[in-house]
Amino acid sequence: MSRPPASEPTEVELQILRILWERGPSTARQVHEALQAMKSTNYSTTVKMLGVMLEKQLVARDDSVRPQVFQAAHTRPVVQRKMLRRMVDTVYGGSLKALVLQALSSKEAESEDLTEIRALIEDLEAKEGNA
Amino acid sequence: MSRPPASEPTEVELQILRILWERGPSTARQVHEALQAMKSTNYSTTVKMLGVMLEKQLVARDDSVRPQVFQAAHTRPVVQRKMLRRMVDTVYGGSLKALVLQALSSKEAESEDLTEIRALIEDLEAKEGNA
DNA sequence: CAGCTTTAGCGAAATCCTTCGCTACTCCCC
DNA sequence: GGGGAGTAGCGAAGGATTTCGCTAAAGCTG
Repeated sequence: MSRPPASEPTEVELQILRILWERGPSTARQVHEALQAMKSTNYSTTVKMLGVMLEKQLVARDDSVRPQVFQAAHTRPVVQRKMLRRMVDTVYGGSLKALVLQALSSKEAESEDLTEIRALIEDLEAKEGNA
Repeated sequence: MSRPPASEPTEVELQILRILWERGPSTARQVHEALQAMKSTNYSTTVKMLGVMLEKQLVARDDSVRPQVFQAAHTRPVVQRKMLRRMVDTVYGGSLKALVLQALSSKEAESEDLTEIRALIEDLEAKEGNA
């Protein structure tokens, strides 16, 4: 039977999506080889996963070429946003601000990053102000 | 057999942790009642979950009182940070900045939030500058 | 086109998460 | 101390995810 379409990607699914986002459209073999860098599973497993992901519509498949070529069904930002929202809801009680504040106050916020973020905020505030 | 200690909390585990963070130390019964607000599962299930979470050391149990009292093993910020880090690694390729920039550019970033965030950045930059 | 390599896919096993039924234990009240 | 109510826990079922073996199909090479 088929699966709930477009549910949240699971762990392994996310690993595969990252590969597809980075490499672009790829054959099962190529995905599998990239996957080896992270884990050592069988080629069969990769193929099966791609099949499952196709059912879930997490990836699309081009059958007009041989071997078949897979690509992510949604762009990285789209998936990121969806997962971020979920994180905000389940872990930060729905407060995006809480998440950002915590992210910024963690050690790894570099000063160049901060500058860039501040610039973005000024941009956004400017827009808000004119609205 | 025992379970991998202190792995990431799963969905239901997170719901329970949220209850414990909000209510403070609680009996199984109290956790169960709070849980009912979100889902309707059996009391047995709640008890079992607390047992599993104890094995995973996600919660601690005080056996010196009757009924036993559970509390979260780690504070909310600690768990949040861990999950955020994981999210950054698996979804944002390790770039905290990428996550924050995306969070800020999503619609729900309110202007008051922005002000507050900007204040934090100025704080941080001040500290960096003196280092 | 025969045979070898690569690719595609199915079905089942292994693992994890979530659920609950059933049993035993503790507590309290009469 | 006996009996009912609430509490604790085990073991197993059900569902989802991840794994792979085995088979079949497609493509390549001589």
